[in-house]
Amino acid sequence: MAEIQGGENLLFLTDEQLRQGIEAMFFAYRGFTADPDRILATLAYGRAHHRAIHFIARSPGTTVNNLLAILGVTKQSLNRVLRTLIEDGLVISRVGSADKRERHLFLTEAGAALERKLSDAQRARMRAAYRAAGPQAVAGFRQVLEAMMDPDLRRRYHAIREDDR
Amino acid sequence: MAEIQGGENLLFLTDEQLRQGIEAMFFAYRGFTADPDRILATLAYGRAHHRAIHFIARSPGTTVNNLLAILGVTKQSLNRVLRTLIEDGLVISRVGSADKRERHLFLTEAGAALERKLSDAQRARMRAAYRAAGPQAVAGFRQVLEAMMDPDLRRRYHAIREDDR
DNA sequence: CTTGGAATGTCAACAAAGCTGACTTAATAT
DNA sequence: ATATTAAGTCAGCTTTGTTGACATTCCAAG
Repeated sequence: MAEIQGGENLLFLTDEQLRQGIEAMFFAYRGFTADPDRILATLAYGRAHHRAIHFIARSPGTTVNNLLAILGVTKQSLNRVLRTLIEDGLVISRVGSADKRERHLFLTEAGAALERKLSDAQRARMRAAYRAAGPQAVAGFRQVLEAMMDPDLRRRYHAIREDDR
Repeated sequence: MAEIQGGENLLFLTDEQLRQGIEAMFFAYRGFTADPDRILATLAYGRAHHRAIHFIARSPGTTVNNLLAILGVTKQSLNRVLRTLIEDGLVISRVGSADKRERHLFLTEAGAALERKLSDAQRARMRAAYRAAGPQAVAGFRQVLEAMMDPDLRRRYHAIREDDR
């Protein structure tokens, strides 16, 4: 047993195994973004728009500041994206009732429709991958991904669902 | 048994589970690139340089065309990156002996040193994540990532190691 | 042996999406 | 009152991707 712990069972930590994991992440992320990217390209939007739409859909009424922290970009960068989405009628920005400095972000019907379209495409690939790999593999997949996150982002990752209150 | 297959065991395919997987990919990828990005920023290089260096290190003597297919960018985009790496003495481009149209790419000592530095940082995070999650989780992680790739890239992903001949 | 096509490289122009820095406005908190 | 915070804006810059056009070199097929 001590043999297994210290011996061959740590083969998954060899440099070669780690390199393969790195490359797998690289190639898989390409697949991960490929389907939404194709849809976005037809609409003159990019990945940045997708991310904003995704997290607004996920946490309706979220503030700009919260979104900034989740996305990890500057407010100037996010603002450019939000401005086009608001102009195009996909997102609404409402002044906060408690704190009127804050803007709360929501998807319009059109925004929600696009979100569904993008999400459907991305989930279809995830579903196929999950189905092909099976429940146990999926559990492992999630565990490793979580362990790869920066602690701060891991907290935010968990907080997204708890925030729905 | 039929119950399990069609019932609760497919909970890993609910939209909510899939969404969580999507978000996990997003946050984990940020962690995945964070450490090399910090190093690259101090050197006036970017992720594009890292990718080129990585795959040249992985398959020394690879051709520009092969690299293009792996990286999935235009030759103009790759060329700009390669040009700076060659100018800076990190990469050598050698005219092919069999086919003199082809250029074979190699890292210089300095290039290999930078590759090691970037790779060490990235592998340290992977190693920590792998260790935290355990061998079984890692196997699942790899399975799901593979299933997410486009078939073409999946072939290239496998071919990288077989190409070392 | 010529010619067509492939591989490579280069020039120019452009776009998406990030960045910094400086500044305003409004509202809250101290 | 004053300081701080949330949001937005303007300007300018960088990286990394894109098209399109074109030159060079070289292999291979007719």
